[in-house]
Amino acid sequence: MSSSVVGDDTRGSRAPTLRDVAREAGVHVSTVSRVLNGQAAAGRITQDTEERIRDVASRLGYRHNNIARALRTGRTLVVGMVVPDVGNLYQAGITRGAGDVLYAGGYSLILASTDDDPAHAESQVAAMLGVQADGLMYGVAREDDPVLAGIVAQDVPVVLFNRAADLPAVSAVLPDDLAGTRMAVEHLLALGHRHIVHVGGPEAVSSTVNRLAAFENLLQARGITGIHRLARRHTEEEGHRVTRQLLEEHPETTAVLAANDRLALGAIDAIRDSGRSCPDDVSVVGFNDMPYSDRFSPSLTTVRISQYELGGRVARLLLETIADPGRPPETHLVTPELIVRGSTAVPPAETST
Amino acid sequence: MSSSVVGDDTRGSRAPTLRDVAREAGVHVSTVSRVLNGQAAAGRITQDTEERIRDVASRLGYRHNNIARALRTGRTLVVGMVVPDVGNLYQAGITRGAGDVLYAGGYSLILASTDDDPAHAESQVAAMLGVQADGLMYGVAREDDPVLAGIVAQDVPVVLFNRAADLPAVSAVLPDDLAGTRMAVEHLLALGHRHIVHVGGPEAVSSTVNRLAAFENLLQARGITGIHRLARRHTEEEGHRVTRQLLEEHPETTAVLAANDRLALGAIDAIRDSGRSCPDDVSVVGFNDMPYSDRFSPSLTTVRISQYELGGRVARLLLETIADPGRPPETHLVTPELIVRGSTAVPPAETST
DNA sequence: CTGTTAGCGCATTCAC
DNA sequence: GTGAATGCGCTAACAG
Repeated sequence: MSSSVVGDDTRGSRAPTLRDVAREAGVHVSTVSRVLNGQAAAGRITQDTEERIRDVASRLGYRHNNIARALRTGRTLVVGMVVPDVGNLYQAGITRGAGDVLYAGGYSLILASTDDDPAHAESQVAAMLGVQADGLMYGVAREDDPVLAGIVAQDVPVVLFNRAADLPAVSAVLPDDLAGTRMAVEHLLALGHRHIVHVGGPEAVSSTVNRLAAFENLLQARGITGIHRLARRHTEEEGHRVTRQLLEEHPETTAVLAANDRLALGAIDAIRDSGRSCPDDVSVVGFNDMPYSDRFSPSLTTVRISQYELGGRVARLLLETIADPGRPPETHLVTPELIVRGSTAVPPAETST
Repeated sequence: MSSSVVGDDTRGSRAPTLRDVAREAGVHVSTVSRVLNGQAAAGRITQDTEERIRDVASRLGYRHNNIARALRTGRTLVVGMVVPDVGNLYQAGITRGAGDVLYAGGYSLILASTDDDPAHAESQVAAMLGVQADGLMYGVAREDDPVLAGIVAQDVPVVLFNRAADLPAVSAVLPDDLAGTRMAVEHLLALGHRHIVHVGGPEAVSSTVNRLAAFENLLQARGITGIHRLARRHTEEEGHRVTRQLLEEHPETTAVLAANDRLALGAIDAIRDSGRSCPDDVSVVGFNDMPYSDRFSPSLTTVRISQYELGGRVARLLLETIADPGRPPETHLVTPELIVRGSTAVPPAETST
């Protein structure tokens, strides 16, 4: 026991450690450790010493040093989330849903944005693994994804979201692309559209592939040939560029099905730029129902994916995987819902049949 | 699990440590450490051994264990960012700017969202301090903020952004509220508006206080009394609620100055709901120029704060503070810019003078 | 130039 | 019920 009169309360000098608490309480470090880890409940510690220790600990303002603990236990209680773009509102909703579940479970969330660039992804993931994250939520998977393969090879728990990969061994929470695309296509067909084009997302991304395939199959079943083009990124600019090309090549187009809302926004711009109007001349359907979809002009008809729920499911699945790494991988499909708004309408009366 | 008969090359069994590399290369652990930390450059290591070590390291797939390193060095290379709402696009831009600077500096970013609730802030900050973050970017400051005071008391490097606090000892990067408000008010005055109301943000937040004071002073200088009401949160719903009240109490209103874009969006809704039109009957000016401000209907006239730049400056300032904790605090003001769009127009001809 | 030594703060196995 | 001893993986003095 040191000078317990004044010497104690030197705030801000150095964070108190277990040893400080032990010395002050007149017990051994390990006893303090046991108490502060709730092992006192197991009847292993005297009521009296427990109280004394807790008392000293709070008086000294003791806080666990999670670094030391992590080094000892091998767990950091930190998980990483890799997204294509933090500036994307759809992603933000997912982040929120995941964050809430994680914090409730005592975990912290590290976030990285890759700009949808595999090279970025590699360095970001390296950083996350560098801080010894206990697991990763990976939202930038490519069909053939070496970065992801590396994560899996290191036995780091990982759950994919939004996009699947060619790895059967990893869990995923994905939108039901087929169901969503069907809703959108049937909506357009029901309105009377027969000249529908598809603005797809980036190549080698599962949602792009799935939505495109669904689009083509659904139309083919009605004897219609689906026209499409892929964007390089999920941005308004790319939606604009691709739609403009499609409209030039296929001026008979009366509807655009976009692989996501940002592409849809770009499509609407392109339609305007071509001197046409949405939805009077050309209808547009998006995907995701990102926030503010209802406030654009025109408001966006889109396939809603519940972002908050999706994020929550990703986080829960990851937590389960961390708790039991041996559990078989699961793939969850999130059921979409069609939200009809102002960007779709019946096609104009045909001038040339 | 396979049997570890062969010993060495059981891939995926356990991450290789410095010791593994040292043994394999036939040198001592500390030598490996020196090489892998770039101290070889100081001419302290033989060309030959360096190559051999690097060789073995990469062959074994060695990665730094940052936990162990952090325990030793006392630095984690992780910084935390606390924002009111990850789902806010304005915040997302800031996060992006900060993230880029941080990653370039070898740091990782932990993100937490508090829902603008001080109780949340407390637990989120505790989590960040728990992972021994090297510093914090704090975007949820209140004027009198006990959570922030706690951070400062623990000598954790911190930089405020967006909102200031009553603590002189901490650096901050803030929008120039006075200049921004002046631009907005003068724009409205120039258009001929004389009945202007202000929808402020939450109480006890510096931007709310500053913008309100600027609003009142600027109008007073012209002999006009500024009417205002405060919202409880920076949301569309609150903007709607507050604006509706203001319009009921002051039907002569021809312009609304909102303390941020989301409030402005709500204001526009309220104007519509009251049977009036924006901008024909009532003009609206926002603050921030958040993404998509140009795509709403009407598009938003607003005071732009360069989000990416602000985020970058926050991160740089924090990095500098971490590097030199003794440096005197700085306050940076980010200069705003008025973006005139479709939500402002000349006021309608007065019916009753 | 490289090896030796000594912890960082903690959790945990083993004694008593 | 509690103390002693050990080591997680690494860096940084200090020797040589």
